[in-house]
Amino acid sequence: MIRTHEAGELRASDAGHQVTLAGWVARRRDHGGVVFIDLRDASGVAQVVLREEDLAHDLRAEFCVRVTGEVRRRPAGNENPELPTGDIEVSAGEIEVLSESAPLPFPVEGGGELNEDVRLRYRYLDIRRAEVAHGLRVRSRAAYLTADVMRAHRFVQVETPYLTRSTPEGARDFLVPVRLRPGNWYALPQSPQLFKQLLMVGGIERYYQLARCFRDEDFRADRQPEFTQIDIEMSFVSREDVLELAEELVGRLWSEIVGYQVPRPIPQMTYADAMSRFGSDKPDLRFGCELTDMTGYFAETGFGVFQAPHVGAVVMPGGAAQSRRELDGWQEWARSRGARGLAYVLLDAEGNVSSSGPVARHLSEAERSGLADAVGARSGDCVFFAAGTPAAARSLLGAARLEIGNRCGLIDRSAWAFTWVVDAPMFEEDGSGGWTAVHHPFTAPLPEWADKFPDSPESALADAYDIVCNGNEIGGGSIRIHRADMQRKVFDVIGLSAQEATSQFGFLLEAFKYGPPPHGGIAFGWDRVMALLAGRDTIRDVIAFPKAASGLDPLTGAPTPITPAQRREAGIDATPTPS
RNA sequence: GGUCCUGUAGAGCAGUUCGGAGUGCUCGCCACCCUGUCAAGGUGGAGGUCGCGGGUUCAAAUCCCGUCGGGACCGCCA
Repeated sequence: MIRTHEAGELRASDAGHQVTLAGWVARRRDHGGVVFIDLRDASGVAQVVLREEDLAHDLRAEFCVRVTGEVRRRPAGNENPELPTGDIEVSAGEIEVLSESAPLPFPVEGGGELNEDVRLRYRYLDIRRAEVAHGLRVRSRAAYLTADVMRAHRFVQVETPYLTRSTPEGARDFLVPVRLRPGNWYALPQSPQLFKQLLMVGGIERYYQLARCFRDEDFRADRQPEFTQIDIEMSFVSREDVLELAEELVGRLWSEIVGYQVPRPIPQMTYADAMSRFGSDKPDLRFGCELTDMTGYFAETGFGVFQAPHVGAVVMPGGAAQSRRELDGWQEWARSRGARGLAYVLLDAEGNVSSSGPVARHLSEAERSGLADAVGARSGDCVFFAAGTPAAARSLLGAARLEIGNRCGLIDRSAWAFTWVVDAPMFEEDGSGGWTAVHHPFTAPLPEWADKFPDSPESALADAYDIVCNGNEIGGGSIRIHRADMQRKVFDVIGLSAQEATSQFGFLLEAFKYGPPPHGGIAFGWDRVMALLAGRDTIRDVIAFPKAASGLDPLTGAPTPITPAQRREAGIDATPTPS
């Protein structure tokens, strides 16, 4: 090593020692006769003092330097209690510039908001900044912790292929041309789902992997075209076994990284409860404001808008004080989400329904007088309503609830609220009279639905579970189907013929002929978990080299066009020869 | 595929509503001064295709149309 010590580890006990440090010039404070340099390396920062001006004169921010000198206690009164190394400084005898830095495109020190594209274009400088550096270190610690937990339970870590077969369901695949088979294409895996089930057939019994997944879909703040899952699959287990392992992992991560003891067991609610109480399959339980079902209350109403299959309500505490402009803003907000609007009534100081607003005058006296009690609202509150199909109304109110939580400051930003959401439907309507799998077609029904799901697919429930933290789905999984007859029935429900099933999933069905064990598993959205643990709003801050929201990488310029020669060689335009 | 926000000096912003000389702020950069700072301080200076193209106008950062980049959301993401 070209250094003897790391800057962030020096303490008063090192005083008197001659040390050599190597790192970057974080800050320079030039007083003429005396110059202070904050020398930063991966371990932290230490102050270097120079009295010979020529040593320091040409140093600039982010120069990479080596410093040799003596560690000394700072003069009395000059200690800096803000810094771990604040009791000492290094009196430089020699400074060597290992490499110079051009003027910076943005400040490395000092934090502050920056545009994403300039951060990504100079990602290596962004990584020097404390926020991203912290995020990457959190991520690394979490990976080690996960390995600890999984190894303690004798899980086998297996790497599955990145070059695999395109499957028609789910997200769009990223495709890779194959030079040796012109016109044929690999797909990058959307997840290792099928491979991990094959590993169970293979008798591995306990599998886990930090798996990179690829989906060619549009972006969100919490989505990247390539992302990471902690992928887990276990044989001979029931749902409870999977949940227990997942809770141990989550408990370990939260306790060791943010010092929070996750209460266990993590509470469970059914999907049906989550939708009716919170209007979401990933409820944020850091605050209340639960939805109220008002369908019965308005069963006889004369108000046309409320003559709907479902009427729901959510209360905005203190919302009656909103200006007309703000209330109109909610209508705009609702329309931007595809709703026709968001009906509301205001409660006056006496707790009575105010006659102002476009809805109140359509309600009968009886409807108005009992309303506050029916929705649990108090004087000064605003009550929002949505009417329509249960799904649409609840979805709108669920989104309104989150908006209320944010606008009214009801969310405790330091809180952690975990829940399992279990028993999701197996199927949903596909919009053209048929059914499609909510999760994936290998998800087993709950035991009580094992025989009857084909007869009432609209209400059949799956043995599936999602883990939710602060309104984020951080993981999900299910017990899988392991019997060919049941799998056949699921394919029947979703309209997949034997021929289609064979052509799409034939290799899995073939494998399941050879004594497949009962099995189930879970996968965590690792990037989102890391963002939560690192306290960041976007997963881009916990990914070393993320793509911008356009899918482009401002650092490398990828993706790029290819040359005609590359195009020919890759066989992109070739017609596949029948095999 | 759709909606919204945004683009002004190396960085972060104000100026755009209601057109009038690139007008300004903070940081950074360059030079000089300065012996105890830790966001050091002081003096002076440099730095601009107001994203790009077109239009309206005597006159456009500002208004209109188009386009590109960044961000958020809806759809999508088994």
